Amino acid sequence: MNSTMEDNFLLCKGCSCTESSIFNSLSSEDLDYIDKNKSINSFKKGDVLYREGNRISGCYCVNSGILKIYKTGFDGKEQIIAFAQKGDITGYRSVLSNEPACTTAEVIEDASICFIPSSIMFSFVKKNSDFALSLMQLTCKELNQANSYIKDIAQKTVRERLAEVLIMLEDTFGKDNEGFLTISLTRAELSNIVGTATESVIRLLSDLKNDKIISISGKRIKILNKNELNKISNPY
Amino acid sequence: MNSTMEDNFLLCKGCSCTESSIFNSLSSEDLDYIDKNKSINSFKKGDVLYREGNRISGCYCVNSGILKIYKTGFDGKEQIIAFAQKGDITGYRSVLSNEPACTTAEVIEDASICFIPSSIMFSFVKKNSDFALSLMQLTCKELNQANSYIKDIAQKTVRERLAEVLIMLEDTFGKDNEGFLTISLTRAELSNIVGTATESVIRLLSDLKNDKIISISGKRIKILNKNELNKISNPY
DNA sequence: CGCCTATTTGAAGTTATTCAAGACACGTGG
DNA sequence: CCACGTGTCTTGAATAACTTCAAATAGGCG
Repeated sequence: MNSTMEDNFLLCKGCSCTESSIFNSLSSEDLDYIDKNKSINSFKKGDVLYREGNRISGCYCVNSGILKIYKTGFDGKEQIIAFAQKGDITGYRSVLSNEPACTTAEVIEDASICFIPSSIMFSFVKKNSDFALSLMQLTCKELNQANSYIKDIAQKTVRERLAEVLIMLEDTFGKDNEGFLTISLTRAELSNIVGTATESVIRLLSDLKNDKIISISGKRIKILNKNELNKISNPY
Repeated sequence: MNSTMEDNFLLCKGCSCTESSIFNSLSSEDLDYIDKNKSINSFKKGDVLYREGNRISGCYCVNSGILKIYKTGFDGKEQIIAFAQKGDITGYRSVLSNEPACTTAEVIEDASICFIPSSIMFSFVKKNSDFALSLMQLTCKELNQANSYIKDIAQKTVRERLAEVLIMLEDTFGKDNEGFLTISLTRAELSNIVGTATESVIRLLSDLKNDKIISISGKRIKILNKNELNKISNPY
C-alpha cells in the first residue's frame, strides 16, 4: 500500500481510511459537502488540539500522526484514556453534548488533522440516521472499553496492566521491521496509561526483560513472547 | 409528590419520570406505540436481568427499584460500573451495537422494569433524530463518567475513592429521614464499587467513623460531615 | 562539549491485600 | 423461645505491592 498525494486527499476527504470509520455511512455528496467545509491542519509533537475544560466548535479527524487523549488529575498527573491515529475521530463527544471538552488531546507524533465544524456533525446526525447510528455505536464501543479498563485497573496488578498495555500498543500501532513497537512513548507516558508511578513501570519493564519476555533498546520496546505476556495479563 | 397508580402508569408509559429521560424527545403517539409494545415485569433482589456475554433482545427501563451493573473479573470478583434507578435505561448499548451484553444487570432492590424490544429502539433512532441525539448524549455522558472514574481509580487512594463513592451514593440515592443513605449495600458491594478488598473498606469506614465524618449503624451509613468527605475525596 | 531531560537504581516507607479467626445478625426449625 | 446454621461484618497480624525520595547514569541536541 503506497501512499500517494491522491490517496491522502481521498483519505482526508472522508477520513474513510478504515472500514470502521463513521463516515462510511455518508453518501458521496455528503462527503463532498464535508470536504468543502472542513479544514486540514498540520500539527507538531507537543501541540494541543483542545484542552480539558475548553469549549470546542467541531471535531477532529486524524489523517496521519498520533494523538494522546488524557484527563488531568490533581497535582497535574495525566491519565491517558485513549490514543487517536489515522482514521480516528475525537472531540465529537463534546460537540454532541455541547459541553466543554472533558479531555485534552495532544499530538505525540506529527499529525495532519481535519477539523469538522459542529454544525456539520449535527446536520448529518439529523438527516442521516445511519450516520447517527454509526456514531452511537462508536460511542458504545468506547464506553465498553472504558468500562473494561475500570475493571482492569481496579482488579489487576500493575504488572498485569503493563502487560496488557504493551499488547494493546502492538495491536493498535504495530511494530517496525525489527519488531519494535512503532509508537514511541516516554516511560512517564507509559506509566500514565497503566496508572502507576514512572519508576514502577521502569522496574517492571526491567523484570520483563530479564524474563526474556520483552527486549529494550533505549526507549524502544520489542515484545519477544506475546503469549507469555498474554498469560501475565490474564492470569485466570 | 404523592405517587398514585395513575402516576405509576404514566411514569412507565414513557419512563419519562426524569427531565433527562431520553424518552422526552418522543411524541405522545410514539410513547403510545412504546406502551403497546413494551412489557412490564417485577423483579426481586438477586434477580439477573441479563448476564455479561449474553445476547439481549431489547433494553430495560427502570420504573422502580435499583439495579447494579457490573463486570466480572477473573476469580469472579465483580466490579460495579453503575447503578440504575427510576427513569434510568440499561442494555441499550448492546442493542444498538448488536453485540452481547458487556455487563451484568442485577436487582439489588425489588424492581418494576419495562422491557422495550430492540426493533422499537431502532425504529425510533431511524425516524427521530432528536431521540437519536438524546441517546448519543446519554452515552457520551456515561463515557465521560467512565473516563473520570478511570482517572480516579488510577490516581486516588482507596480512602479518597471511598469518600467519593459515599458522596455519590448520597447524591444519587438520597438519605432517609434519619440521614442514613437510602441505598443498602453490603460491604462487599461497596468494595466492588471502590475497587478494593472488603476488609479495606471496613477498616476505612471505621477510620471515617472515628474521625466523626460518618456514623455507622449496622450496615447503614450516615454522612455527618460531607464537607470533610469532599476534602478527602479531592485533596488538591 | 555541556546542558537538559529522561531513565535507571537503591533504600525506606506507605498503602493495601491476604489469610485466619472471631463476632454479630438474621432466619429457620425444633 | 431457644439452638443452630449461614452469611455478613469486623479485627489482627503478616506479607506483598507499590510509591516516594534521592541520587546516579545515560541520551539527545544545540
